[in-house]
Formats: sequence, structure tokens, C-alpha cells
Amino acid sequence: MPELPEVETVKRIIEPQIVGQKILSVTINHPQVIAYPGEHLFVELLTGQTVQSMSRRGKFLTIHFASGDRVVIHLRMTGQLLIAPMDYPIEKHTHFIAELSAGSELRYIDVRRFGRFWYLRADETDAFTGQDKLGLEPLDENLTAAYLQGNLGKRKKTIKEMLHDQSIVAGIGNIYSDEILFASGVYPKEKCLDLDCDDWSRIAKAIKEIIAWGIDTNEMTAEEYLAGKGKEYRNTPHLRVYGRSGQLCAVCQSEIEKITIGGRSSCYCPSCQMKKSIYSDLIK
DNA sequence: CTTCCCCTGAAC
DNA sequence: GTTCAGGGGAAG
Repeated sequence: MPELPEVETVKRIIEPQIVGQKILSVTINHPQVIAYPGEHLFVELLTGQTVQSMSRRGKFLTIHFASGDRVVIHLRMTGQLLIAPMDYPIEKHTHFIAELSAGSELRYIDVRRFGRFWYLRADETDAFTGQDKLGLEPLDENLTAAYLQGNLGKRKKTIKEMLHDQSIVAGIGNIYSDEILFASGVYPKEKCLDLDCDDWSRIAKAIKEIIAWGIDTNEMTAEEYLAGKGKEYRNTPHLRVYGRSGQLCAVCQSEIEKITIGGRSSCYCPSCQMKKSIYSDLIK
């Protein structure tokens, strides 16, 4: 479900509600979501820990404990984290509940059960989650046109696919890659090696602007977040191309098209995001 | 490179 | 009934 802006939203809502809390008890309803180190050890290690902070890296969340231990969480497609009063109804597909000292609960809900939890002890290096392979954060000042062109400029793959490569830029998924390419005016199926300096500049700028916009627009209170069950995000109605095939482009009124790239759907405006080959024919 | 897999549910 | 879904890893 969530990409970087949504995961950041989850972090901003959840962190203030768990900092300083002690975990009194842990219930796991579906062990599949525990990737490491196994259900029973996970429960044993987590019980009694006191939360110090929460952080986000790409689409990963980490809960840091006073002991130095931490829990890394990836929500994948449909994972949701909620802080709920103990008497709040248990949603279907609730796989994990941690009872907190304030009398509330941290709950994990995941319809498709693709999400994963890892418990890492203080002295354990993270060799399990994949976080160590992440590239730059979109808002990192080192993420520039030169960085993108240097890392991707000779690749044959399409720009749409490469924007999903978490080892280059961390946190972009299928929604935001569509939105970023629309904002850049780049045809999603364009091969990286066909893009020029100006294209990379617009893409670098759009990555920052669209991701920052996504985070800002998602801003909400903890009450609103709970009411939306941690799965309703504010910016969804304002996306400009994702999920809008057949509708008219807000900029030029052309009909937004949907194509398949690397096995995933991609929505784009054929007029605002013209293929370079067509464009070069037009300016002859 | 493409295809499949992990899962459930909504839309068609 | 079939297809698709905001992720990611493994297998062919």
C-alpha cells in the first residue's frame, strides 16, 4: 500500500504515541509476518522493551528501544500500523498486537500478509531486512541530476522501472513513479540511456517536489489517522495520473493512457509525456 | 530479461 | 469466473 510519503505519515503519527512506552505484552496471531528471529523469540525479546524513538528509511520503519534493540517493519502492499485504545474493535487481519504501558495498543493489520517484522538485538548488524542496500533518500541533497545520470544514464531499462530500484533512490513505488514522470514530462517507457541532461534535471527536481508534496499533503492528526484505519491517505484524490487512465489530463485535456512496463501498470499523459522519438520527428 | 510467488478482496 | 492491486524476492 504505502510508498515513502505514506510510510513517513505513519511514522509521524505513530512515533509520538509510542515514545517512552513500555511493551507489556505481545500477541501474534499470524507468525508469517515475523521474518526474524522466529515467533517465540520475537515475543520474548520484545516484551518489556521501552520505546526510545521511531525512524523511517525508504519504505522501512524502525522502532528503536532504550536497550539498543530495534524492530524493523516493512508494510509492503497492505500493511497498516495503528495505535488504538484497548477496547477499540479488532480489525479483521490483525496479525500483531503490542500492549503499551499507557493502556493503548500498537496493532499491525495486513490483508495480504506480505508485510514483515524483524527483531534485531543491539549487537546485531542488519543483514536481514535489505535496508543496507538502499540508495539515497529522495530529499537527500546528494540526490542530483548528476547522481541519477551517473548511476542510470547508461542503463537500457526504462526510467519507470529504474525509479523503482530501491538501491538507487529509496522509497519510490508505482504511484509516485507515475506522478514523478508526469511532473518531469518524461514518457515512462523511455530507456534511461536515451535521456539527456535536461531530462535528468527535471526528473531529479520532480522526485524531490512530488515526494515532499506527498508527505505534506498526507499530514493529518492521530484521530483522523485512526478514523481512516491507517489506510486512507489524503493525497490520493489529488494524484494527477496514477489510477486515472481514461480521464483527461488536468494540464492539456488529453486522455490519460495506461500501459504495462516491467509487469506493472503505468498511467501517463501521451501529450505531456511524449516519446522522444515522436518529439524529434515533430521538431524536424 | 520475464514470470511466478507470497495473499485477500474488490472490480469487472 | 478472471483480472488486478500502492512490494519485493526468487526462479526460470
